[in-house]
Amino acid sequence: MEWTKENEKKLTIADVAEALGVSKTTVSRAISGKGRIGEDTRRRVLAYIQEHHYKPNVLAKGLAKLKTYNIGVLLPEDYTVVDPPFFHTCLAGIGEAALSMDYDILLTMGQENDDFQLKRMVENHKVDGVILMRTFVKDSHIEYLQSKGMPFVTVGSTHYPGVVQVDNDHRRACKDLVSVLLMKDMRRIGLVGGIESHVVTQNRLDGYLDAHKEAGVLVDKDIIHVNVAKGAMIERAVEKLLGSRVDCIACLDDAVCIHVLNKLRKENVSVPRQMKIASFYDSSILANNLPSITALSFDARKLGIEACKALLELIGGGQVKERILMGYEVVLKESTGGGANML
Amino acid sequence: MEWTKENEKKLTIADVAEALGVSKTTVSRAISGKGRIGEDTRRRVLAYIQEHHYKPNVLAKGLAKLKTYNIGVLLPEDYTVVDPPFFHTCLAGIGEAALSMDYDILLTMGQENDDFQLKRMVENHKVDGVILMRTFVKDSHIEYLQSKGMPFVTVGSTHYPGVVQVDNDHRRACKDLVSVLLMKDMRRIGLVGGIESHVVTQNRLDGYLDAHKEAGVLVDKDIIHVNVAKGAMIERAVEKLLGSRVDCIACLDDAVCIHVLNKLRKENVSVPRQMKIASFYDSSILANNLPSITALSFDARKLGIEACKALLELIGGGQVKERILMGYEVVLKESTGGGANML
DNA sequence: CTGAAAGCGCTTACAG
DNA sequence: CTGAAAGCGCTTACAG
Repeated sequence: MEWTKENEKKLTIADVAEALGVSKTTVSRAISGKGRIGEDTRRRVLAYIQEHHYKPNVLAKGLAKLKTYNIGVLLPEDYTVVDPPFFHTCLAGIGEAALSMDYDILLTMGQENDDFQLKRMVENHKVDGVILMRTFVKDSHIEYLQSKGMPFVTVGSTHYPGVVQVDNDHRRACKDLVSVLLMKDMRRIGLVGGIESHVVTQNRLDGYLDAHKEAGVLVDKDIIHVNVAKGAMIERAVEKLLGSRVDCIACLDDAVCIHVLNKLRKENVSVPRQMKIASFYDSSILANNLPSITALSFDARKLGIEACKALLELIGGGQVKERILMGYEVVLKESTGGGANML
Repeated sequence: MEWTKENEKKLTIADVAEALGVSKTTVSRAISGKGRIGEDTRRRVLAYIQEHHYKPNVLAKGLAKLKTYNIGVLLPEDYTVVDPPFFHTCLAGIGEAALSMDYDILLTMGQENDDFQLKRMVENHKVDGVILMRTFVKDSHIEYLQSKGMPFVTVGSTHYPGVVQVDNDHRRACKDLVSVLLMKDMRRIGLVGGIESHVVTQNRLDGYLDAHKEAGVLVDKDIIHVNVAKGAMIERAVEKLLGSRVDCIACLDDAVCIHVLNKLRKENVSVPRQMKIASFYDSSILANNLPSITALSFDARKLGIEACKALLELIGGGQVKERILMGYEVVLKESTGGGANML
């Protein structure tokens, strides 16, 4: 066992070269597969490396190639309103895609308009590119990265020109969902949750409006309650909605939805008999709810994979589509009065 | 504006040295603050650096010092059973502590007994130390890191000797909570959730047993349902518990608790009238539940901060306490029949 | 096909 | 107090 430990002592390319009686150049070429090299020398080197568990120092490689082999991911720090499983799953997707190119994820948390961490990561030369996990209507992160010329892609849409963005089509998804609700003769569909400065909130609102327009149903602005994040605010919004006789409450995400359901329970309002409920984002949390909740379903992992792939392409100097839009599903359940078989 | 961009072009220490007519050595010293250097030269260098936005290349520094200034964090990939906000908040704490030492977080996901990602990160020399976000009874990650001599700390307890670990005192916390329940004359307290291979589950079970022992109440093993993760399994467990006439159901975490509450609603079992409920972990999700849920409360961010501090100390060659145990709160609410004022 | 050498951007004995 | 030089572990023109 001791000799094993001995071998573990960080081998360098020089050690390998010396042991094999070749130059470092040759070893380097054997590993990278670049540059002309004799087939059998290559094999010998590779065999030695395998056997002795040599692993190149990525830092050194990075310094030589002026790369870090890290991609920075900026995660929202305030997870209260959002769905943490979404970010988690999306991250897993990013990690999976990064792995395939031998990249790692450098994680950083930041708030809206707080560039500190992002700047630090970029200016310290710790990443080759960045993924922004959330987009804002006015987005200082995007502005900063563009000014730096640092490759980046956003998970979520943005109106900033020239930004590579990967997103689910929230607007169409919400439109589809709301259209179904309207077809089911719900005329007054209240809206609760979301944060105005998030692009995704805007898109959802647009989808909601689209559906109404198409159905020729007028929208009552008074039953739209955006920027209600905390539990107490949500409860108040629900109270108001109860007062304004809506048929249905659509929640901007599941966290909000849980609060809404609780409030209705407190008020002894039965779902779906007295009030229909829908959520614009479907997390695992509501999966087993009683009644089951009509919602939109997205593939967060795939989103992460696509975002990372696009970024790696960008880093490699390749071309990518500016906007990648992913699919969604409208999942009808008990909370809107129809079974899953309604679709 | 153009000249700004000009200046943005990566300055190196050589550029700075030349511009100031000093040596790179001097510049380096001025920055690091190490080595003798004239007070005014130092100032001059620092001023120039400020003005021209020079930022050292951390990679190069790392190569020279054989450090990466990254700490690896291994996050569980399967977030279904656990509380994602916990990990998120804990990560935020780690990030905060890392920042203070100019370290970054390299994030990696992995499953139980899957060392692939961990190994890759370590063997590629991408991190100076590692934080394991979850511990297993038999933990291949710990074994691997120990064999490598790589500094690491675990968030969560372990019985492996010599492992620096930061944890909430789950055993005592659960004991305290269960003791209170027993005092409130609940004699049969069912248990649902958790995964046996997780150390934390063992600790919680131990706490449960401790409380019973102290109170002189015999434990009925048949009302302990561990390893029930999916919704359907939880529902079945609840059915069994209803059949075996328990007074209270204690859930190993909030995700489980949500499912349990749903199931009880389906069965028209009223909480707390017909059944008391408690959770061993208090997330924001249940905060506004009706009825409010008796639970344990931990400070995940602080846990992350302590873990990271310990790791940085370790990396720096310092000494740290092998086991750091953090506090907790028992929060009594409606679900166990008493108000918050019961404590 | 292979190697000597310069270079990536830092740090740090060693000498002055 | 300051600097020239070697070194961290790689890559890559440039020669052969």
